[in-house]
Amino acid sequence: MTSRRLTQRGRDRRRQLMDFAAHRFADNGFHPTSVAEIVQGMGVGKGVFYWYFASKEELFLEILKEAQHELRRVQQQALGDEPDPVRRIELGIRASLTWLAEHRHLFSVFQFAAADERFSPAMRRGQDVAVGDVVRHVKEAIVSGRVRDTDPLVMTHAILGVTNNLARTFIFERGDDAEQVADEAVEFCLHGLLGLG
Amino acid sequence: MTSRRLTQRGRDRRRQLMDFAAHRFADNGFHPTSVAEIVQGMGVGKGVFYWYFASKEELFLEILKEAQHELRRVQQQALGDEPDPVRRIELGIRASLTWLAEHRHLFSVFQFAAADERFSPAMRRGQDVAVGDVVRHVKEAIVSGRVRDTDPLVMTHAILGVTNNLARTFIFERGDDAEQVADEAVEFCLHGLLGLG
DNA sequence: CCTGTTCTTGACCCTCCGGTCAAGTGATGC
DNA sequence: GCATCACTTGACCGGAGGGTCAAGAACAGG
Repeated sequence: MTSRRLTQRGRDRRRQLMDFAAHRFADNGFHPTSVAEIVQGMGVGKGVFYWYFASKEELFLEILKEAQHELRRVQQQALGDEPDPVRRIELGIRASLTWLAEHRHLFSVFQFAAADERFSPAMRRGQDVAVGDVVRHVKEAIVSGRVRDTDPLVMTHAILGVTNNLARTFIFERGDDAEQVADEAVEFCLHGLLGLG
Repeated sequence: MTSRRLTQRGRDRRRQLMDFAAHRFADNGFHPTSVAEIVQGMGVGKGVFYWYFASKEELFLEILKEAQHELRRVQQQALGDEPDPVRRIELGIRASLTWLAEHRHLFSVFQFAAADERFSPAMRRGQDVAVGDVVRHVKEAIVSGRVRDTDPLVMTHAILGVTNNLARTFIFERGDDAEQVADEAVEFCLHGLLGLG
């Protein structure tokens, strides 16, 4: 149930369930992962699941929300008080890729959430926050004259597209080093194909 | 069943089923869309479905394969015999976005296919073909000195990331004009944030 | 100890779903 | 008109999966 009073023991169980389930979801997707599978994998009875979560859906949403929140926290922390907006964008890209590399299963969770009608609203909400963060830096960079004057929203989504796709392809599927991928992502976002680097 | 002998009437039914199912899949996803729902929506008995397809999974794969094939056909056709590799990349982006705008439901199908473990291999295969097409132009562009010398595979995935994400955000969710989005996608891919356009 | 609360169990329920099949119907060709 | 093949029907099956619940175990606090 939502907001149940939990002891330390309870909070630990809840954590275990969320972590374990997140990995199963990442491997199989939401629908193919059954509650029975989750509780069996943890070696507990089914009642445990429904003691901590109202439904499978709620559990997924909790995992999603927490992951989004955590990613944003890491991004914000990476920015520090960097004054240069272009550099802030770069730092955000780097922080995101590093975090995603360390939490690949949560990247998968994002993918599923984005695809599934049931979760896309929640996904969108988090995405909008991220867009809001980046778009602010882009606007500032345009004002400062460092970036050419084009629709900042387009630029932001282009940056996120590059970041996500490079993460998926090179970090996930090929297992490349996050730092290196980050270098290339930043390079492309700043200069495109033709720029002189 | 696979490769059954079909009359014209049969081929029409098959088309109808694929089109209708593609829209349902796009709206609800693969798992939540039941066979019963599909045949009810078409006003036919369940046997019709299994006369034309061995399973729900096969149907989905057929839809996916056909969509990938069609998209590629349109891309290739758009290139014509354009000699400039950079211009070829641009034409490919434009053709893709135009086609995606006209077949939004198939874009959704791609999203689901990419997320679902069951279909990601098929999805990957099509993706690899697309990557192969683009990477050839990028390499050629580098040789010709028009594009800076960086890993062509990275550039290709960056381009595809921009294209996909802008399509999803602006064409899909906001319903913007494909041509205009294409202009911006091309602009970003060529010059990034800092380039002078 | 005793009592109330937190947590755990696992059998059970019910619905839904992918897939089958025997029995038709409608064309097509001879 | 008859045989054949292409197609259609819809009741039915087996099983899986989300969720419930009555009964208990573990752990407070007094």
